This record gives sequence, C-alpha cells and structure tokens, in this order.
Amino acid sequence: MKTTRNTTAKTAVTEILSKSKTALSHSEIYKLTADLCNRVTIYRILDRLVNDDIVHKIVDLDGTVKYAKCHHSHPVTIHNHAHFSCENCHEITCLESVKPSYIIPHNYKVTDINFTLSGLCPNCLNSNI
Amino acid sequence: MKTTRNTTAKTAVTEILSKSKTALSHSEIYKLTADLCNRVTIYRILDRLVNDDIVHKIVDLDGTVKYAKCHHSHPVTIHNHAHFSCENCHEITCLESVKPSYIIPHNYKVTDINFTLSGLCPNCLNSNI
DNA sequence: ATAAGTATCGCAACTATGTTGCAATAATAT
DNA sequence: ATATTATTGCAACATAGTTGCGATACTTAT
Repeated sequence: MKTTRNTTAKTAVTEILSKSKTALSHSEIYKLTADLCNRVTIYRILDRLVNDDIVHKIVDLDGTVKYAKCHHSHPVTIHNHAHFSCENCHEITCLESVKPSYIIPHNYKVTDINFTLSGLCPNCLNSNI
Repeated sequence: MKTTRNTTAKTAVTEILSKSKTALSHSEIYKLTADLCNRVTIYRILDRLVNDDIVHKIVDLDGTVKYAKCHHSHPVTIHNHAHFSCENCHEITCLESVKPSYIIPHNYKVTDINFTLSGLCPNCLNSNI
C-alpha cells in the first residue's frame, strides 16, 4: 500500500492553496513557489492532493484547469458545490453555499460533479466593464 | 458587419456533429473530416459555430474540450442542461432533460452555465467494469 | 545508528492542444 | 463578371500535460 509523504514542496503547495481566495492554475502555483522545485513536481503534487481529497480540480468554460483547497469540515468525495468563473478577470471562486439540485438519471452512476457558473464576479460587475 | 459564409468544411463539421450522439473533441472531428481541410480550419469553424450558437462547447472534468450540436427547438443563449462524462469510455452525452435548479448569488451576473455529471454511463455500467 | 525499501524529485524529451500572422483562395452581393 | 471580404492553408509558435529513469530523501526495521 502506498503511503503518502510530506515534503517541502508538497507543504508549500498546500500552503499556497490554503491562503488563496481563488482557485489557481498549475502555472500560477509554479510561479508562486519561485523555483522551489521542478515544474513536473508541481503536477505530481497536485495529482496526489486531488487523490487524497485535500484539493479539488476545477475546469472553467475555456478548459482551463485550476485547483482549490477544500474547506469542508470533514472530507467528502463529491464536491457538489458551485464554482464561479469570471469572464473578465478569469478568477475562479468557490461558492460553497450554492449547491445544485437535480434529478439523477437512474441508469447513470454519478461519482463526481462539476457545476460552474460563468459571467461577471462582484468586483468586475462594480467596475462596470 | 461580419457576415458568416457557408463553406464545404463548415458544412462537413456541422454534419458530423449533427450525426454524432456524443460530443466530439477537435481531434476527433479532424479525423472524421479525413484531410478535407487543415487542422487550424477546424478550430476556426468550431469557434464560429459556437459564436453562432449552433454548437456548444463542453469541458469535462479532465479539462478535455468537446463540442456538441444543440437540439433546441429555438436558439437559446444559455445551455443550462447537464452533460454526462463517462470515466470509462470518456464519452460525453447531453442530458437535455436534466436541468439543475440553484439559487443565483445576487452579486454575481451569470451568463453561462456548465453542469457536468461524471461517473459511469449506462453502457459501461452494464458491462460491469 | 545503519541499512533497506520506497515515495518523491529533477531532468530531458515528448505529445497534445490551441493560437497567430500573412498570403492565397473562394463565397457572396452588386 | 467583378469587387469585396470571409475563409483557408501554411508555418511557426506557445502552453499544457506526460513519461521514463536515475538520483535523492524520507521511513521503517534491525
């Protein structure tokens, strides 16, 4: 059985995601680590964090992949809350309180959900673009 | 004002998407056109079809971008129905009847929605993987 | 404390995906 | 038929993500 280890790089990535109010892409995280480790290492760390349900992966409407730390009181396997993707500033934020309700098709087995709302976030809406 | 033209390549792409029961990626569409036109042309055709709301763009949980023809009786700007992305066969199908209900956060302006369910589709569920 | 086992890392090379500028081509309106 | 201009092909580029492998470093057992 694979045991997971805590390394300097993994701790740094977790820290970065904990502190960030918005979801971050691989390249954003890589820049923030400032040459602490290799580009590939960040990919592998993110994979592990996602597998361990410490971080979740969000994809916006353009196909941009971002990562955010979960703020659940206890670990959950399905992250069924909404995310908001701003078309102007391209920030992705978790809307923990917004949960979709829907009728599950009986012949499908649902194990994961991606619910992303897109448009203008409060910041960009105020600075009337 | 830009007028849109009907070309051989555009017609072919539209045909392919019309006939397909599942959403297709750029490379899948490119292969199906069989050297009818350049790779870049397919990208540009897909962009135009999306802009004209003839085709909609779907992103699955891995970040894979796919395209599907809309089967609306009349054109709509927000495609708020669900899509199902199978983790086994990687097919994406539209679940036209599954629409999420949710509470829109008042300070956000929502212009687009992506609601993707992921797991096992009926086919893969039956062949119990 | 030392050695063995193994998760993690760095590096290099590779694949896939998507974009841009520009000249050539072809669809459309007159 | 001709002029206009949307569309295309090509080449070159940019970005994202993956893989194999030898080196490193953390963990556990002795």
